[in-house]
Amino acid sequence: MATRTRLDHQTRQHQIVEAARDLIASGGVDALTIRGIASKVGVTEAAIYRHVASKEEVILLLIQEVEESLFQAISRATRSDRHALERLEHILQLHVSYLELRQGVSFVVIAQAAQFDEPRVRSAGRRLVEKYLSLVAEIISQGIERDEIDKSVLPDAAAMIFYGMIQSAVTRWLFDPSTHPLGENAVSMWKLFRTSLEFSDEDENRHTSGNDRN
Amino acid sequence: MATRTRLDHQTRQHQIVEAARDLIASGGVDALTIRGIASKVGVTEAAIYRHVASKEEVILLLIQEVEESLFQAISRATRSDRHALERLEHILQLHVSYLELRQGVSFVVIAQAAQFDEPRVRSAGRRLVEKYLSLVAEIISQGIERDEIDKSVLPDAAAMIFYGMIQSAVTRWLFDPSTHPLGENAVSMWKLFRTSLEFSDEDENRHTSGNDRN
DNA sequence: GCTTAGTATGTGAACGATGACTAACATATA
DNA sequence: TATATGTTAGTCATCGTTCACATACTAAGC
Repeated sequence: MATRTRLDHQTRQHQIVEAARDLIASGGVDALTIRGIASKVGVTEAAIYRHVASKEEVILLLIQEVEESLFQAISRATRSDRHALERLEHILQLHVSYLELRQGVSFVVIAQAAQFDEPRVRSAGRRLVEKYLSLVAEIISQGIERDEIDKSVLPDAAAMIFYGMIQSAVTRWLFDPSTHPLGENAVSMWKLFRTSLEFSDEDENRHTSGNDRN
Repeated sequence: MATRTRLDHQTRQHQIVEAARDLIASGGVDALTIRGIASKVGVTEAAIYRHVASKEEVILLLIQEVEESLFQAISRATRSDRHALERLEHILQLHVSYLELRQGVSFVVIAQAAQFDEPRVRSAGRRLVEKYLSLVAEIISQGIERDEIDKSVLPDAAAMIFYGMIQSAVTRWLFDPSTHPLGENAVSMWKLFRTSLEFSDEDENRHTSGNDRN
């Protein structure tokens, strides 16, 4: 045979996860099969098992990859010391772009992990969600400390609404992408939701004279 | 053989859908098999096909049943002519109770339908979501007309946030029901979100006089 | 009322397809 | 030479689905 390409363990694992992502993106979780992965990687099924112990490990690696790439994608929005509301809006934009680029795979993966039997898959999915919520809640907490967000806001509840906005936008978008563009729906929801984070009365000089609450 | 029970076509279909619901509730969508349904109904697999053409039809019937029972469950909250915000809060409570009772099956079914190939399953799921959003948006529109909700609120965006709150609450709850009780998380989100629906300059004499709840 | 025929419901035993996974063997690379 | 990577050719389980056959129920004719 011509060039029997032999590749690195690490490279192959990366290819496997990428193939898994593509399969889910185009055909849903049911399309995620070892056979499909092998076909996409351009190798035999048995070869897949040289680099991965089981299908469960593929899913775990995929969740891990989703986690890394998602937080990488939104990291630009978190490390700035801008206004908390601007940071949240920026996160939303970056998250939306990420989802569009990856065709909503992260949503599908999380929804699937939530109903899995394997405890490791479940806890990996749970950790991903909790980490995301913590990130958003932390920004909100900082915003409250800096008097950029109303004190009456519960950071955890606000973070869940934030995450829920993305979920509902993705759900509609998965059903009918042309009618329900992800970005536009997300933006219109954000414009509404941010009013419940802002101060109800004063708007201008927020640091100095914030004596009156609500 | 003892009593070879012969049952009505309609009765059997109902049993099949109920069995499908139980299977998904306890084991996720992967647990939904004709074999499992036959076992739960107490009949052979071949007998299932006397009352259902295919597995796809089971899923379609299940979506239909979810739609009917969900709207039945929240119907009490919609037909009253109370304050729009009270109606929304009531819908949320009833929806949460419904999800707890049915162990989140509707969420799982919708998430699954969104990534199905079969166009009939996809459109059935899409119709369910759109119908729900329309219902909520309609209540918000009425609230705006009656000066119960701020005019600047976009009904469609608000409805999506409303639905997203439920989605994020269910996601967390599916991962860890004891740590993230569905009702409590939903209520704390609602308390926050309703502030963005209320009037910003609140000094109007509303007929419900503020926050009597429950 | 009784028989009889037709139909609706149910069973047992398969079918082919496909799933995850493995063993025996081959060969490239260090 | 040793090890890591790959292939061929399977195993075994389970999936959705179907077929030939059995039996309960229903309605019509006598």
